[in-house]
Amino acid sequence: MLSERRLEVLRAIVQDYVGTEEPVGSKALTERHRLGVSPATVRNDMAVLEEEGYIAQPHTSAGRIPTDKGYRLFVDKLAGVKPLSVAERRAIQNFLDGAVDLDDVVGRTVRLLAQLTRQVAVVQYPSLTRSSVRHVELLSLAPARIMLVLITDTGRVEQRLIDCVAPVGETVLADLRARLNSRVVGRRFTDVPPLVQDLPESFEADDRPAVAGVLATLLETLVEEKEERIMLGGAANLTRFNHDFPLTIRPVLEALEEQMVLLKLLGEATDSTMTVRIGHENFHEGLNSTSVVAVGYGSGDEAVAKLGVVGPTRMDYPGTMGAVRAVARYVGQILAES
Amino acid sequence: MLSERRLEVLRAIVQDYVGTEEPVGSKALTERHRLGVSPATVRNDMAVLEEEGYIAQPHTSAGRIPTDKGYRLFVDKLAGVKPLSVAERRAIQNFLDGAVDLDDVVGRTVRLLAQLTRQVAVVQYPSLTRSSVRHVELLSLAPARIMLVLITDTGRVEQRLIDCVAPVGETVLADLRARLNSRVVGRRFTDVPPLVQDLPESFEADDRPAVAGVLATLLETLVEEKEERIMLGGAANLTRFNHDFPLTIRPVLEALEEQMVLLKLLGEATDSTMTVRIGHENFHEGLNSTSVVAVGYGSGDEAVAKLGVVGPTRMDYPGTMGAVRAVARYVGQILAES
DNA sequence: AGCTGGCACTCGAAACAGCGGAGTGCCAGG
DNA sequence: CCTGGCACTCCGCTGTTTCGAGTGCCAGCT
Repeated sequence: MLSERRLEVLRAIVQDYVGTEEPVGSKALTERHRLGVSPATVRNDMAVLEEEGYIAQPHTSAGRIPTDKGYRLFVDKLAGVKPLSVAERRAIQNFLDGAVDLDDVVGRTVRLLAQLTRQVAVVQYPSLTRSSVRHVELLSLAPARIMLVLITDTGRVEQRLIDCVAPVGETVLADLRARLNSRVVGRRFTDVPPLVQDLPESFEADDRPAVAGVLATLLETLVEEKEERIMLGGAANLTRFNHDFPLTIRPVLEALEEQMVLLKLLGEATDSTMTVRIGHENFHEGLNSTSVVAVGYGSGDEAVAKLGVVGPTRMDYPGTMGAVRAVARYVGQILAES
Repeated sequence: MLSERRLEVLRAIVQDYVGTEEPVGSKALTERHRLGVSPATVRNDMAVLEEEGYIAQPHTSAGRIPTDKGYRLFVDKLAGVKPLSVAERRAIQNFLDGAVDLDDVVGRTVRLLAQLTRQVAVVQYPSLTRSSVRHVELLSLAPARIMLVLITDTGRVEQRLIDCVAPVGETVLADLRARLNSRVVGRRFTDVPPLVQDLPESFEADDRPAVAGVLATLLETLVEEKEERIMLGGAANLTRFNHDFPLTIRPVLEALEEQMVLLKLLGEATDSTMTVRIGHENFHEGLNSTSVVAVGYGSGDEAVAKLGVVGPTRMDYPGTMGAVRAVARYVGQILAES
């Protein structure tokens, strides 16, 4: 276990490095922080911290920079979550309150988060799989063509076209619509399949193929993984670090274009605890010098989706975590209201 | 007017510069192109071209690079549109054919275009204002809450929530739905307003406020400008030019994040002619060293939206134009089918 | 035992000089 | 009007030097 003062030194190093973006030496440290000891002492502490793998020097006779392990310790033990100012909170609320539909909510959120943290923001659309059905509508567009519209409790709307082999009567459709809704409204998506399984049986033989088609499409829509859409914003913020990033920015941009990578990035946890993944803790090469701060958000207790930011490992963790958490909370509120 | 050979020299300069990304000198030109004259002659031609403002040298005793004006001449007079190979066309069709809904079509298109041109691709969602109504649906979510669903002929679906002051009966809703559809289905958005103006009058006085509310929301949805959404892809391609782009990439990324800028970028023309805007021809600073190649696409004769790419002024214009045009055509076909 | 001042050492960054070569403009001759 | 020749320019590369921040270590002090 490291002594109190050595932890203090590590904290100071992280803070200074995040601020100046330059390796920090023993002398500068004592000048900018009231450590109460001399540079020589700090040097000894630094030697220990380096031996333990918390900091490193880019080359001999340069200052130290934190390693991933160092940031990890900093985040876990040394840093709190910096709460936002009242003004900032108010600004968030005002900004999000103007949203008109789900797309707009997500769009505003991503811009807000990017602006607040000055980093790349990532917001996942409320996932279908964890939400429930508000309404199912069936429209007859043409005699043998039906449109299925699914409305979720998070305000999301999905629609699918269904082509039937034979025309379907208006009355049959109305019947199906009524029965379907009485069974599935308010239900979790995952609970729906068994509830509708026997529906075709209660229809005339002639209509069963059409009914089965509608059900198949509905179930397909419910499980559809591809619908885990994601919105991205603030990519321009990547260039803020370009003085040492010209090589790194490329793979990051590439990674960010892959939906799959983004989804994994936000993590799998379904609760609302914040996850911070630092540097090499990210599975994906090219994101090895970036950190991800993500948290779940949702209209109720349970998270229905995640949002977060991607930035250099050298980021202001307390501030970023504070912003991410605050935004997640407000988005949750907005969703609950709508 | 420039002589035939001088134009030929300009063409050679553009081609070489696009290929090598380095200023091109007289000697290299004569070696790589069969101009039939000596370097000295080419030098004279170059001097003239420079005087006329078509090319410039970054500094004395360096080769020449084309100016915006030079590219303009090249595009207008010297370059054709390079058609894609059969294999490429087939690949496009295969890739786009798998799309399941409008989001997917646009998503695939943007990825395709980015990959094909190795540049940043921009695709505008089919605009509401130029399309027509396929169907209007009214759902009663709660006694005093109605959802309006608008389906367009381009497959786009818009939904809006309407809160009424008093409950609205099912029969009234059905009545309104039927009348509304009989009047507006198949109509251009711009033609709709006068057609529904007198609808409230045919309802009981009690129901008129609700009917008016629905109509107001519908008309609002029809003209809503903000719905001119845009999808972006291939931002990572920006870094391909970073050897001289570290400063330029920043403002470009910033510009690309602004919906408004993107919309203007694609231009206002409603027909299907291709527009190429080169360097300073772009109104927006920060895009001064980029070119935009855009073209309209649509399900019928008329363009309902635009798509294009953004790249450095030093781009392969014939190839890019070919790809953009081909993709636009196929997307139009896909939309017409669905 | 732990802290401190002193000192020699290391090594990257910046400044500087010299060189080579690609490219130019110009001119005189075909 | 084209061409070969020639003197000139200036960028980019490389090697050298200098400068300074920072380090590790040690001896002495509390």
